[in-house]
Amino acid sequence: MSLRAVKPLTDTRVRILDAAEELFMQHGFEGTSMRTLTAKAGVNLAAVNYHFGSKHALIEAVFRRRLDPMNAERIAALDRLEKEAGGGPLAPEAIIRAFVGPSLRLIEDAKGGGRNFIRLLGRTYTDPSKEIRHLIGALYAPAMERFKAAFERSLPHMPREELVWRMHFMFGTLAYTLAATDTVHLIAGCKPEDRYDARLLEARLVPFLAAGLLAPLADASDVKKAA
Amino acid sequence: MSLRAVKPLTDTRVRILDAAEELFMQHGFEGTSMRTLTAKAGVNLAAVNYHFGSKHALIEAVFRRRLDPMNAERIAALDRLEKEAGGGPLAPEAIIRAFVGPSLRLIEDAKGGGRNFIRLLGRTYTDPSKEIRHLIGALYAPAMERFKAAFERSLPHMPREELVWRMHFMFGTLAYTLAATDTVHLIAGCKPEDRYDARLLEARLVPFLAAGLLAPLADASDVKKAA
DNA sequence: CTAGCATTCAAACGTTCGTTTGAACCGGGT
DNA sequence: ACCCGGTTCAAACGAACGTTTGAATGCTAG
Repeated sequence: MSLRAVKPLTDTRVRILDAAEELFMQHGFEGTSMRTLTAKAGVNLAAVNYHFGSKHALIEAVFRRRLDPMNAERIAALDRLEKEAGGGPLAPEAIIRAFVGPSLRLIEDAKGGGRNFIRLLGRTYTDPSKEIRHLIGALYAPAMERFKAAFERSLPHMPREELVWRMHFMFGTLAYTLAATDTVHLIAGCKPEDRYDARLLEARLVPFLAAGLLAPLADASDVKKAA
Repeated sequence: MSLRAVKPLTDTRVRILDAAEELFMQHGFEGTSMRTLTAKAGVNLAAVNYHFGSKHALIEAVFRRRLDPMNAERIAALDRLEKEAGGGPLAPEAIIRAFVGPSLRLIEDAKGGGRNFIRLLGRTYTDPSKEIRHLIGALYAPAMERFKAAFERSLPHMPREELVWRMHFMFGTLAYTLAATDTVHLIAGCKPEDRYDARLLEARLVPFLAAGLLAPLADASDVKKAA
């Protein structure tokens, strides 16, 4: 799991990354062949192996290009909040907003490929391949630790274990919301265009997450008798 | 999208379905070849095409075998609740419990393959393939309509559109929780063994979902100004 | 016993996969 | 003018893919 810096982005590299991002989202990693990928990018078949080394390394590069800046943005938003609070505790809802904001905003970037990426990302948390999941986990780890610490300071009375679970649930809700945008319509009745409005999405999602995070704690006996 | 009844389960068919369930979970649909699948099942390579017709039809059969009974169980649980209530409204938390219970219980069935299936299912909601997602959607549709109606009766003052979104969020949280069990550990600190205790999982998940579902409604101006 | 049918089997079908090869191409520095 | 490192290219590599074939097998009804 090498976390080295990315190579300089030549024109060919960028075209490959853009095509990969879109095709991986539409057909998955294994469902996207190097031939269709290079054809879409308008480059030679051998270009991927020349510039990235292998298909797997290309997948890694696709995530690295977007995920590093996105998590940096999240951490920056959290830093800003803490500076404004001047050492005081943060509102849980504000922390949630700092986390979901940068990803939700990407779904409005249809032309730049951000929407493709964010849907690809939402799906990849549960990818069958161990290596892929480990890669995502490694890229997320720093931001995750940072937000966990912020929640702990914001909710000092919540048991650590309960907090971890509720973060897990919140993360899942976000991941699914991102991945399922425009895809599954298990429940009829959503206006499709609303799925691309980041602020509307945030206005619906954040209260849901905040309420879940702050749900009344089941008293100890409930958990004990279940175990 | 044919919704015909399943064929009788001969021994060979069952062995193929069991092997497929496990391998699809571990490596995905495209990552599982007919050769490794039939080898694991201990049957001839041609058996899948003989008994199911094609790989895609096998995938469909894998989901049909488990999903139909599971959704029937969900609906039965809801029927029972409504009978007990004698025409009165149901508690939202009870409806949630009727929905998540049957799926959570499957994660304790490690030997029978239920755990494999439920993790496979959780991931498949966001599968790249349109056909796969449509299949899942079709298999879920009857239960989904039933539960939507139950929530509408239980929460008569919630706007329909808001309810649809919150069901969407709840569904996503469940799907992710099922799929990510034992896989991603983005947030450190979960005791792994807790992930296989259905009652403990339910005791943690249901309060989170119920709180999210009942979150205070953002007043109309918030949504309007976002749009 | 045997005719008929469902099932199993080894082998091969044609296609597509990710990757590699070695030559061609191109620009800038000496 | 020359060469050279980086890049692109057409072509081919061996392997693996889902599926099909036609003969062999086992079982059951007449």
